[in-house]
Amino acid sequence: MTANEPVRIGRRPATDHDSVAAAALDLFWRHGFDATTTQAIADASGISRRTVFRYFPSKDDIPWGRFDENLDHLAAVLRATPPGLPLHEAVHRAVLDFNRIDAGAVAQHRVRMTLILRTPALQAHSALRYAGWRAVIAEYAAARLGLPVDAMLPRVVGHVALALALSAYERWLDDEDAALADLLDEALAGLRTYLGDRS
Amino acid sequence: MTANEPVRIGRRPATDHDSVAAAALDLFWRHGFDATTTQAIADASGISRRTVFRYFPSKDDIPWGRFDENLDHLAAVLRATPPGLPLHEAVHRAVLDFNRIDAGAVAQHRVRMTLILRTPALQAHSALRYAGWRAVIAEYAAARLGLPVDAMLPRVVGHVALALALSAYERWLDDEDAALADLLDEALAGLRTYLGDRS
DNA sequence: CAACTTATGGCACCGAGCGCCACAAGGGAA
DNA sequence: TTCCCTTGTGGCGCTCGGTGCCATAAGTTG
Repeated sequence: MTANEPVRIGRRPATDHDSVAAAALDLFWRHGFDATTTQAIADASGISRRTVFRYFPSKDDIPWGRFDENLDHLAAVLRATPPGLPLHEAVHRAVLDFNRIDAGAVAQHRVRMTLILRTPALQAHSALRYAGWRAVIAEYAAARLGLPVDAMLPRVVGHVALALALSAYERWLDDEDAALADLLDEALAGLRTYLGDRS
Repeated sequence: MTANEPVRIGRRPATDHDSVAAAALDLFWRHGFDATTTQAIADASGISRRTVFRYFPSKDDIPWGRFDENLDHLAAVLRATPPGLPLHEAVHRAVLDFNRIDAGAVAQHRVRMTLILRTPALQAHSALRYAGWRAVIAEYAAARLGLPVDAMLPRVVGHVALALALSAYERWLDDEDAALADLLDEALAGLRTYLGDRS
């Protein structure tokens, strides 16, 4: 098919999204996010500072990779869930699927998430990305429940799913050996014991 | 006692924290957060731009008021909770207390929270403030459970408490007539039905 | 009046981000 | 080949948030 060469008219890009991201992540990791200027990223990528901002809308967005495309995948997974499954279980399975990492990419993902969750500037920016993630969950929940997306329950489902995922990720960063999927299960189990607790 | 005049040495401040915040919020509300420059805030407050940054560490912090002091209050409320109360109920009561608003201040609080929750820049920045709020909850939960603060359960308790509070606030902004306390109750009830759901 | 303290203002500077425009580098049609 | 069209890049200048530094204003105490 060679569908990847649809004609190619005009000047070819000097590099690509992933290459710039890789160079930037390397700098972030070695020198810190704040200490890395966009000029340094440009130099490391062999492009100009101006062009860096054509690949990424902001410096904060660089560590997020192809998050938006992953959201489409999350939505697809949810749609493909057997409707007989209880809502909370459908959501939990989708979250597990969304956060499944190839064995070879674990180390890189750990670097990425350490930056995102422990760098204040990125921690702040992530709130905007999480909103999109929650919206996908909330829309599915709303459809399942026959409610508007802005009703209480779909909102709670979205927020709580995120709460559990973030709890699991924080534990994951603390513990070199833990598996993310186990921690996601553990977070949900923890919530159940918390609410059923009589102590 | 006249304890408010402990001696007062040196030049008197030209204004105060609350006055600057009030002037800034007015500008934010009328022209939008992004369209309001720190210079405009300085002009409206009768001080220089440089001095604005002595009252607030950043423009993003202005709408938050005296949040840190409120956190101390939240911690105190939690400590004062009868230990016989189930953990989830203690947390829920503390959250209710934390978000109790004087009848006269409701309109202003609505403005403040609308800005915070619907302005992207502030939505991002709020993640940093929420972290402090969650930490207070998590520390209390950890103490009650005899676990380290970074264990799974305290983290989940903090994150889930925030998830419910944010769900309630979003509904509150959508609904002019709703009472925040009722929405907080509703959020918690929603979570219970979600997890116990068999549909 | 002098000494000390606290708050302010102004200035220079840095870095992120954007608008604008010239130009580079490719393809296709004449 | 030559001209046109398209896409990508580089550079310039500007705005705005934020900070360090220092002079100075405005108080109190002696």
